[in-house]
Amino acid sequence: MSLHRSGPVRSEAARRSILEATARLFVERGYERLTIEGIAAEAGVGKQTIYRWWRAKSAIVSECLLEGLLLSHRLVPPDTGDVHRDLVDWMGEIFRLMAEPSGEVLVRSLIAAATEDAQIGRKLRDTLGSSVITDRLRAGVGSASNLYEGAPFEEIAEALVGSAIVRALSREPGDRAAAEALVTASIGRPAAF
Amino acid sequence: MSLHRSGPVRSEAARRSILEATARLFVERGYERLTIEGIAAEAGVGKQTIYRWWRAKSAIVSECLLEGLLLSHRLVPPDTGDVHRDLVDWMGEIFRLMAEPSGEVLVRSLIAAATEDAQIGRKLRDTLGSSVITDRLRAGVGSASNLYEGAPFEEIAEALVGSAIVRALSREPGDRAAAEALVTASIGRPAAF
Amino acid sequence: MSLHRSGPVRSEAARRSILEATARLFVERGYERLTIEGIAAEAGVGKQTIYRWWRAKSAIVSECLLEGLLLSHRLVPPDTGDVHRDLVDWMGEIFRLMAEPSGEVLVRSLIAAATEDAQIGRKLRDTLGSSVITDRLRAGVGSASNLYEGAPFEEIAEALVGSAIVRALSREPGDRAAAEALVTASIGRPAAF
Amino acid sequence: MSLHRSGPVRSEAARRSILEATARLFVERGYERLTIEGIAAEAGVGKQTIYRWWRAKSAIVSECLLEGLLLSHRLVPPDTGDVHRDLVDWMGEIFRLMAEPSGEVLVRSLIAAATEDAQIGRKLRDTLGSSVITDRLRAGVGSASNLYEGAPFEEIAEALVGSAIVRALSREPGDRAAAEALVTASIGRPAAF
DNA sequence: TTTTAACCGAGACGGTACGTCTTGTCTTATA
DNA sequence: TATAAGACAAGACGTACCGTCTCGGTTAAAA
Repeated sequence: MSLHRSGPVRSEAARRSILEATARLFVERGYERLTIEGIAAEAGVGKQTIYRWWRAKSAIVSECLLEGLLLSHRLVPPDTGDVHRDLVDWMGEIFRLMAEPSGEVLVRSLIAAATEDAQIGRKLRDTLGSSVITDRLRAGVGSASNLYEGAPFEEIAEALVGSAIVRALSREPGDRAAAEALVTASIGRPAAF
Repeated sequence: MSLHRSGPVRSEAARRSILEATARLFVERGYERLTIEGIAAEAGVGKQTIYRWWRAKSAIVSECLLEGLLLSHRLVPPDTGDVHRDLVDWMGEIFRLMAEPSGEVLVRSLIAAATEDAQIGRKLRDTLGSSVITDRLRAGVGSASNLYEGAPFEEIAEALVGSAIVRALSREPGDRAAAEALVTASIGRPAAF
Repeated sequence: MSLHRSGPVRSEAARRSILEATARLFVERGYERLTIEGIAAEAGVGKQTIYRWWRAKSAIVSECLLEGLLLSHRLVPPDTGDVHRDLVDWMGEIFRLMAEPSGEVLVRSLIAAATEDAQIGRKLRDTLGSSVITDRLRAGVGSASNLYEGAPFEEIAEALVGSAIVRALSREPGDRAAAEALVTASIGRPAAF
Repeated sequence: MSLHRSGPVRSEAARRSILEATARLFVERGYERLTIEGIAAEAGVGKQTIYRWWRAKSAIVSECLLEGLLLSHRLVPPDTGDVHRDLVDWMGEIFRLMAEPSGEVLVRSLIAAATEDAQIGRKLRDTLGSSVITDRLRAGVGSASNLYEGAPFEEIAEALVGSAIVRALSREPGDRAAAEALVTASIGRPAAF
């Protein structure tokens, strides 16, 4: 007598195939023009296999994001010890991504997906920002006028991510100077040496 | 000899009817479940009349926004002379809107619409933020640590709007304390008395 | 290893429902005002189910005709042994059908359908005429001046059906006397007694 | 006091232009794909000008037919004195027309138009057949077994036209042999010399 | 000569139907 | 019992025409 139900178990191959197909089509066509049927065809999978395991296309995208299939992890800020410079480099990198057509579609599509699925919204906020940035900010206390003990680190991180999103939505991606200005607006001017 | 082409002229009645129907359905159902057919039916108008004048549903929503049919103008910050308090009140108002189910759908839907139409993105940024806020910030120079002469006012305003959008996407609308923290993160601490 | 493809099989219920709905609407409204959408609605079926199996509305009508859903089988000539009288009775019956408004619409609509689909044309010719009539003509050799051994039986049958169609198109259905004249024109005068 | 109304009179230029455009499009695309909008555009005319003078597209086609813009008058049987041969030549000519793709579309389209407009049906019957043929038949009394004094000349002509129409509908246009057989079926065998 | 009514072209309007696409569910045969 | 395949009811898409109505401009008979 067994505690296991009978029959085959979820196919990992199908799952991977679906996630990879989704990532491919998402990047290629954007979220709006991504369809369940298209994913099924691209993945060589029956539609039911998708519906069995995910409640909506946003959930598949969410899982892609979780698996790192959509946003590369190069979006982590560098750590040179100079917080202001690191953040400017990091925002600059984000703006550079958004300046390429494919990156622009990707980010915009992620925002679209986020409007349907809070988890994507949170993941987007966290991936682009939050925890990593918060730690860096905390470590930089004293190095800029707004980075004092007990400063609203979370909110500062949020404001930076938010700025990037607003730029994505208004299609004005910004450049290094904009990154500079935004970071200065967020953490204040660097402390004099 | 005339500068006018002959033939009937665009029906203002149909235009208004379409915009009003769109606003009604948008608030009621959100952007995703808003359909051209639904708008046509609600407005008592042929579909072709819509396609003749707008290239996509996002364009209709954009025009609604422009005509003030979607975001009430109560989202303008008060002016008590105390910039910090005014901004906190204003962000608090936005968070209050986003805490109601209908307001949450509205804002999220506007973001979804913005992912398809840059003009909506810009209008959203400007309506929620930019010019009005920028002016207020400029007037408040000296009243908070980040509001010095030549500070990046635009970027500060952008960061505030961006924060609200991030909150909308992650479904963590925030309360008065969050508003307080965000404003403090953006414009720094109020000047000492 | 199997010769069968997987997946569900064509729904016979849907097929019947579509054909019956088509027959009903065809008789009621005529071919021109018969629409795919109307058929789908009447049959309680999705439009795609129709388009999956038929290339045009004429093909559905054709299949209705094949299944005997449109022309009752009372249009078979009687067999009393007297070919001339039998043919007159049969043409009279056709004219009687065409004299009723609903029959008139039916026949005219079948002709309209035939202009779009050769198969309907052939079926119409055969159902109204050909094989059955040809046999009867062949059996009547010697009983009329044109019914000799090796006479063009096919062409005679065709001429009779053609006459009926011309009458339908010119809305002059004819009566028993016309039937008499036509039959006489086709097979010649009855043999003298 | 006058019986004449004021204002300009019907534009003959517009009328001709419409009829010619109709004839051109009818031949080119067939009756089904002929549209009022297409005619208006082709004729360089407002739609209202069409609707002012004709109740339906079938009426325009009918008028084209009347003006000889659709069926050339070469479809008149020759007159060599030998009725049987003349009729065979004439039917052969009709079959030859129907064997060309454009002629096939034309005839089939005329039948389609006739299903909507009795006048077209009658005109078709008369143009292809009736009066001219009837006269010829009457003149041929004695030259074939069915052409006796008081024979159903009208019905014979009708049967010939009907045969051609049946052939058009079943897309089996026939050749000279078929013409021979049909004529023989209709008027009987030529009298022995 | 002025008026005036009907003509003309253009084309916007409220509609209907088209044929296609996608959704989410259901069914079948296979593994 | 999970899978690939795919039929199904539903319904939105964007397009094509329908027949009506509304413009500004033109024309010819009536006043």
